[in-house]
Amino acid sequence: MLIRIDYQDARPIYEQITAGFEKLILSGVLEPDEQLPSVRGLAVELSTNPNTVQKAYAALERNGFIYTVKGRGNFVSGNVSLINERKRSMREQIEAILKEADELGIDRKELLEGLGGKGKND
Amino acid sequence: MLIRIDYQDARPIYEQITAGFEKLILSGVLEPDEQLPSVRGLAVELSTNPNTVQKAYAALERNGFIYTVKGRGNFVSGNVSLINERKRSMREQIEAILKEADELGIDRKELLEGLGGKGKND
DNA sequence: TGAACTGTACTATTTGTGTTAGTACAGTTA
DNA sequence: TAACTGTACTAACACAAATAGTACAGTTCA
Repeated sequence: MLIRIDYQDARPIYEQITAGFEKLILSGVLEPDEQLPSVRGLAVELSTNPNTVQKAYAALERNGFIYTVKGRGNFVSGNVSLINERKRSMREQIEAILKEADELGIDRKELLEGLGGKGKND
Repeated sequence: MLIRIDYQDARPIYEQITAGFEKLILSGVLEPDEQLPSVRGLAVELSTNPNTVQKAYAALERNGFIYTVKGRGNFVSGNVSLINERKRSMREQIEAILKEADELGIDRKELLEGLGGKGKND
């Protein structure tokens, strides 16, 4: 069970599937050219519909996480820039929060206190 | 025009209204006991429906941002703890992003580089 | 008192998204 | 050929967001 659906999660199923595979691919659990479960197979496994899985896979391909070979299956792409794009996206998210903090008169330093590292300084 | 609706924004209208007033209240633009636009008045102003505004106001009251007096209107509450709750919520959001970074093997320090303050250190 | 405001509470309808279901077609593998 | 793979449709259902309309209750003020 590589992927697990959480029905408490507000996100739609197809989005949980894409997010799940994105994490598995970016963290290296799934290696380049490794095959993903088939659309129909994963649908059975997750007790969901092939169309829902298909929608998730289409998004993964659109964003460069996987490539598709018709008749063979879906495979992890060896796209190295993905991790950098994710890093940039995370910085954007944090920057948006800090911008809101600015507008509310909350000090950035105070907000980030103790979030820096794990046992180094701070 | 205190509030502006962005139809590019994926968030529903009622949520944009609550978010807008929350920011105005937390930043002090709207002061305690100051009156908000009437449900019907704001609906006309935003070219939306009174029910939609009502839904937004109900949420604001539920979360302690405003109080309602039937027949008179809605007013900003003088709840001082709201800003601290917001601060806590922001830290949670950032912490969630950093936790994901950990799982992807991205260094927290590197991610937070240069986001600290405005012209002090970092 | 009565008119004109305020909020509140419904019901009905429309629209869009997510999901399910079913069918059909095309390419690959053994 | 049989059994896999992905892809492309259409139809139907559920749900949330939003709109529309009506009705009722409390406040303000002339």
